[in-house]
Amino acid sequence: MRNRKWLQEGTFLSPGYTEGTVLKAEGKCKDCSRINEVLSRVGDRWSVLIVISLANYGILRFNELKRNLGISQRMLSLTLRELERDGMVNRTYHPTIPPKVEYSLTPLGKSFREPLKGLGQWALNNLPAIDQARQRYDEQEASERQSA
Amino acid sequence: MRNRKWLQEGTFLSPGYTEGTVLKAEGKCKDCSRINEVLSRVGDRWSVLIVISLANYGILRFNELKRNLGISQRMLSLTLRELERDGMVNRTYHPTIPPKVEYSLTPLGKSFREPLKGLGQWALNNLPAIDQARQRYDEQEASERQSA
DNA sequence: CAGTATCCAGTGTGATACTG
DNA sequence: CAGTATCACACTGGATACTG
Repeated sequence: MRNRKWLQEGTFLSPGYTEGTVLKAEGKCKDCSRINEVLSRVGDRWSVLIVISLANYGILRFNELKRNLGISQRMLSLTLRELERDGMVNRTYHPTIPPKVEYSLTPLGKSFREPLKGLGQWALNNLPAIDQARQRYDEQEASERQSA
Repeated sequence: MRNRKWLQEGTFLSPGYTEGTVLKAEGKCKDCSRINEVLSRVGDRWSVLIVISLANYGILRFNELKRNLGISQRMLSLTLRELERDGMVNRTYHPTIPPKVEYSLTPLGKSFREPLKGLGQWALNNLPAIDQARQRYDEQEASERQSA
């Protein structure tokens, strides 16, 4: 979700993403690009999970986060760098031996929890309804297959 | 973002997802699976875009949505089916010639707009700050490369 | 400890062509 | 019009091994 190359300015479209489609998307749905920017952040489960962890614990070291989330070193490293770049987390490097690096939320990162909470609340309230809907849908489909 | 197979019950882990990692993730971060369920919905840009479009226009036909969003037929078809299955959109088929299918939001789908709004508001307020942070970060990085 | 580099499988998504 | 089927390809993200 993160590297939506085709959304970035000046990026050439790689084969498979035709120019027409992109232009159409931006032309017709002006808010789409902005919405996509939000989604590129909130849609990335590791970003969200890291923000939540840091919000709960305050300060965490690299390997603490890793153990906490069951994330691979690679993704943790990449995601933390992005979050730091976006001004969502602080990175503090202690040049000791062995090295020690601490991560915490910036005010911006903390403010992100609010909209996240709304989403979580909605999910809590409505996931059961969704599960029911799915069950109905799947049963419907099954009976149709039978009669066919 | 949608098919998080490894989150579904009874799904066998495909190669590349070691059992250890998954268990660790679920063991240490109890909320993760729930959070991921939300993300699997909100993290899908097409789902969100479709919900927003339908919220704005009330009722839309297949090709109206297609033109509106610049989405491919394939993705529109797949996403609409998922949304219908989740009880977020109504599908009304008119067996005329040529056929006509109308899509609209269910109450559940409408209720989803609220948390979405919170997110959008946050984005509107903070994307400039993020852009600034990125610029700072990138300039910093550039100057470090120079001195090295 | 805190990363970086490399490799590779799985998944998402667009293009294209076909159907009722 | 409203899809479905098939193909191709970029990107995600885990595993593994190496470094300071």
